[in-house]
Amino acid sequence: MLLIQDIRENHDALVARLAKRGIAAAPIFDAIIKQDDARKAIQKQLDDTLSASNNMAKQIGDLFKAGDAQGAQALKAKTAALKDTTKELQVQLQSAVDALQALVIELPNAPHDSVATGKSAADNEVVATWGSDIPLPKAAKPHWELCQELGIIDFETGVKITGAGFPVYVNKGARLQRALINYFLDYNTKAGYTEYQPPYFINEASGYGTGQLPDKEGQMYHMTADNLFAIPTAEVPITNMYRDTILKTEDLPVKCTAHTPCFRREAGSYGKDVRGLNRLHQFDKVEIVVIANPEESYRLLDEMVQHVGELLQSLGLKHRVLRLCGGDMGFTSALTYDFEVWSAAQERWLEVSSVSNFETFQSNRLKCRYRSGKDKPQLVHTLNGSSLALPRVMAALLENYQTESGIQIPEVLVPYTGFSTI
RNA sequence: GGUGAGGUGGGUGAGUGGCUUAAACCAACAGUUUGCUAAACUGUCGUGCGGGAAACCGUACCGGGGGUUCGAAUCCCCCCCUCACCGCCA
Repeated sequence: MLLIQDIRENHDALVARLAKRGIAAAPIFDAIIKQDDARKAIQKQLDDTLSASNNMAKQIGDLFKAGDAQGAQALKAKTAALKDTTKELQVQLQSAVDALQALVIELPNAPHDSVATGKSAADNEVVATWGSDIPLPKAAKPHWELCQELGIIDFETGVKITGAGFPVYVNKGARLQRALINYFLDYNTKAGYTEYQPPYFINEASGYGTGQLPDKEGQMYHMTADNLFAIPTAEVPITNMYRDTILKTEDLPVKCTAHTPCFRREAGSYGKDVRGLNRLHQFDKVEIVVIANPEESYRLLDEMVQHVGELLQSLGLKHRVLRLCGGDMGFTSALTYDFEVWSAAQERWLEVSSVSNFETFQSNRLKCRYRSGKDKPQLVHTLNGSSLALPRVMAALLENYQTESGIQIPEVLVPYTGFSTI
């Protein structure tokens, strides 16, 4: 959520930033400021009324103690009017707050200065490319065919026991996935990220904290018997560890990494996008989350981008880095870099990581703050990224490293897999 | 799942309707004292919202949500969580 204080103080700059998403924010800002003024006026009236009530209650108490029951009773009679006013003002305040909230919640995060104006993926900027095409055998196949022939991922059995989008990894497929997870986690912890194994289900409060609720409820699997939600990404439990928290400046930056399965209903997806490993209801991901002092959040974002890029390079995968344009960025992000690996046999780019700075957009809702010395608490900046999403990395590895004599495993993984070909 | 006991500031913990603007202690921070350390003493020591140039003032918050009352940390109802014992269980 954008900060109302920011909307008041940096009105024009924010309007310019939001224009990159194609949003004309000025009239919305005006409405917000007007509504906030109304809210303040009601708040003031309510506080004054409560103050009068409190004083009167105190006087009644004093009269009783002094033995003046009659005076107390007389004063009591006067409290009814104040009570009515209080009740009415409380209702008014609540609806003013709700109306304000409804306006603010509609606004996405304001894009960073470096973000290009644009409407869709076509306007994203390629900021880096790495690697070259690996010569493929004549009869190169997409990964779903390779998986079936080699017997390493069984989509049909997944359908039988659960449904589409829940593959079963078998044998060397399972082992390769486990190897990748361990390799990614080791790589992250070596870079100073603390490893976590968070819960895979979250409660409602956590859903609100990271913004899945109330709007994107339909994207998550919901266990109604216990009112818990299956996590769509490790970002949710990890970031929520810091909900309602005041950190010390010296605690920052907080750097976390976690491997979790991710559960997504993906309602409405169809076609070639969902073929094979491209889009699943359950998949594994290793995530990195950073909680930063606002002064250094963009330096840390660069660091994370560097980190993920080197991870892909160590696997020898051809990839490119995109700076997303205003229109293609997620609702909560101020600046996002996407990493896409080249899927040789499908001849398309597959997103394997998305690294973002949310500035205070998430922390405002999470109430995650930091305090330097005796200053008032300030909101932190939150950042996160994948390092990496497993299925698409797996797809790229299988497709790019297929040879006449099987799939060649990149050298860095061999200590983890225990085999060098599939 | 059953029964019982609990949930109060960064921590320990008092507080059964008004004398609580939540005691006291510990921790923390600042200062005084000191050759250094330690100790002692003094002071500061929550968060949100609103008002104010500021000092400061008002208001809300004692697990969460309702209710009773002129007045609730305190009484009532619902929910959540923790602990103990029992049951079940990898």
